[in-house]
Amino acid sequence: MLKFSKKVEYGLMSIMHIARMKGNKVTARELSEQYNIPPEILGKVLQKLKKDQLLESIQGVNGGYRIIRELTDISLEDVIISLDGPVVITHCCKGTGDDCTQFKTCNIIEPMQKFQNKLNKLFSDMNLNDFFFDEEQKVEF
Amino acid sequence: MLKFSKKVEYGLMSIMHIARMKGNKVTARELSEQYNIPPEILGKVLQKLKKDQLLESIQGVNGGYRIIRELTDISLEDVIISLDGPVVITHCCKGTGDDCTQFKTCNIIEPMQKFQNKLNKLFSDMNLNDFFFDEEQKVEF
DNA sequence: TTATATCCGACAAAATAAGTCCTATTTTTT
DNA sequence: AAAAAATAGGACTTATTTTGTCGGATATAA
Repeated sequence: MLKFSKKVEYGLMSIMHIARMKGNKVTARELSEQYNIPPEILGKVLQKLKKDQLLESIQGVNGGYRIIRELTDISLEDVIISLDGPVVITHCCKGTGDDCTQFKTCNIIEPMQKFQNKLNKLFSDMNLNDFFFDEEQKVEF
Repeated sequence: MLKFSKKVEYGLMSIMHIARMKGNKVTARELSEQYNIPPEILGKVLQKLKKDQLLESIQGVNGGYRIIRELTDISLEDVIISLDGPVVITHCCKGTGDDCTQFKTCNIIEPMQKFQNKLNKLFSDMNLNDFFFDEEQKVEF
């Protein structure tokens, strides 16, 4: 419960690594070996990040991935949505309630939605530069 | 990913309901029927909440559950820990790294732990009165 | 003594996440 | 032109986690 998926972890590790390369290309294979990540999965992770323009890819021999956007311009939410889709913390609140046996009588729909908004804000306010490098932990958020 | 467990949802629904009864007893069966929750599961949820003293139970005929603590005195974290155990958002950061194939070379251990602290603070700062009833959504947290 | 309730462990089923397999496409080098 | 090295991506299997079920034990009021 409330755990990041492996895909998001792999994505963040890759972006961290690629960002440190300052615009130089990195291949999926290098990342896969460096971090012991199954290459097929990593491939798909990188492809999704590319599709959502968090990374740039170059195909063919001497190809690879590199980063073109500023880390301050990418939010944690961007990464999560790209790899896992939108964060939905509840079973009740997906929309119509067709998928929840409690929907009709549920008494926490509103509180859950409000809390979800709080979480979403936390993810969208957190840019990757702060996520990766900020030493100072802000006390309030 | 990042979804509340059914147990936590059931627990919150129950506490919400019981809190509205202002100290009167509520049976597991009533809750189970009202909210269409499998009675065996709900039983265990309520028992855990009792064990962690978020609810009080009265056994035997005419027994049931009631609430004795102020909602402002119970945090969302209390409920989650009681029903699911501590929130651990990563696969990497459980401690020794024995359970993570990336641990040795992982480059996001620190950021993940910091973010986990942020999340923990969000959960522990959120008391159930605010969670259930506060209409005004604070803009920053 | 019976009925109604909490209490609780072991197991089964379902849902989700993670990983594998296989192939296609693109581009540089030889 | 062919081969090699890289990204791209669908279909499927396995593993893990979550959810639910079954069976019974204990406690208390009527």
